[in-house]
Amino acid sequence: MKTPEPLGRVELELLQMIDRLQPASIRTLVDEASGSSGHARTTIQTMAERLRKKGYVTRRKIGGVNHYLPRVPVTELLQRLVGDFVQQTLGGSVSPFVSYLQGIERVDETELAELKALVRDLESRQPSGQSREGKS
Amino acid sequence: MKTPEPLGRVELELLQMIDRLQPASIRTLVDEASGSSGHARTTIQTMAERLRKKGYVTRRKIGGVNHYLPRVPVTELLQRLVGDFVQQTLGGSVSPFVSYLQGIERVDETELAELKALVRDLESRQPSGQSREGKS
DNA sequence: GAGACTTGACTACACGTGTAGTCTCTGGGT
DNA sequence: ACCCAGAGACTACACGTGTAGTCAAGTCTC
Repeated sequence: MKTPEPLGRVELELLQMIDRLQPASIRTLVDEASGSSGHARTTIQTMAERLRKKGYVTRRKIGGVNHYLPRVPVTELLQRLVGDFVQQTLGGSVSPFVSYLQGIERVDETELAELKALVRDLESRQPSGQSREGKS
Repeated sequence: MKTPEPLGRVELELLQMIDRLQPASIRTLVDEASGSSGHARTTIQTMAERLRKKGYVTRRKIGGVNHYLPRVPVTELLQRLVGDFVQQTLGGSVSPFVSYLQGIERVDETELAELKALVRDLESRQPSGQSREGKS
């Protein structure tokens, strides 16, 4: 299994932007980013190329100009990142996450619904009694 | 407002170890870490000092030897990190988190309980009411 | 087709983090 | 008092990431 290349903060942002705007030319990305980050064109370009080297995006020439597209579904990627985060930073426990949610004033309705569904699902899955052990 | 100093991966690990073993001498930390990471004594020491410079830990001499202790409750810190992560990486959405949880085989019972409590809490806090997603 | 403008490739550099070596100091044992 | 082991301070260096400049190549406009 190929160890997935790590992503920097800005790289990830850009990747998500590419996902949102795909297929996106550098121009598009620069324009989009200009409001928020204001990175130079060459910076965006460097990042995009790095993402390409790392295998996260491809590019295709459209009308003589390169357009970038994600090579992996970003939702999947995010899930992986969550997993990494939970393992690495939280040591596998989700409690801090729960505490965090507890701390916000308001959670989006849709997300709350997801959460509810999750709990239901998790509950039905665990007859709450057996201690099944066995981690990788 | 103090912009909190960022923490590297290993730094955070060490901080958590210090929290667990407080007050911990370098020696203790090295021993503890030796099994897993096998960092050199000086590496641990450098990290510990960096944590100190960043304000995350203090040290106190006990029996002629420095012992490190956290200066901030690590649980709080973790919560902050979760917040940062959610904002920065997930763009404020917790859905990926939910998907992630959905994907694990088994969630610790205690944590599931927390999750349940959370949902109840969140629900009561937000009137909204009738989003009966019917996925029975 | 020439000049203007856009895009692309390559190069550079600073900063944080992970990693550790070396030299100094100090407390304990004999 | 002396020497040694362990602890502390300081220094060094590689690598990834963020940032961008420069120069070359391609494209568009007249």
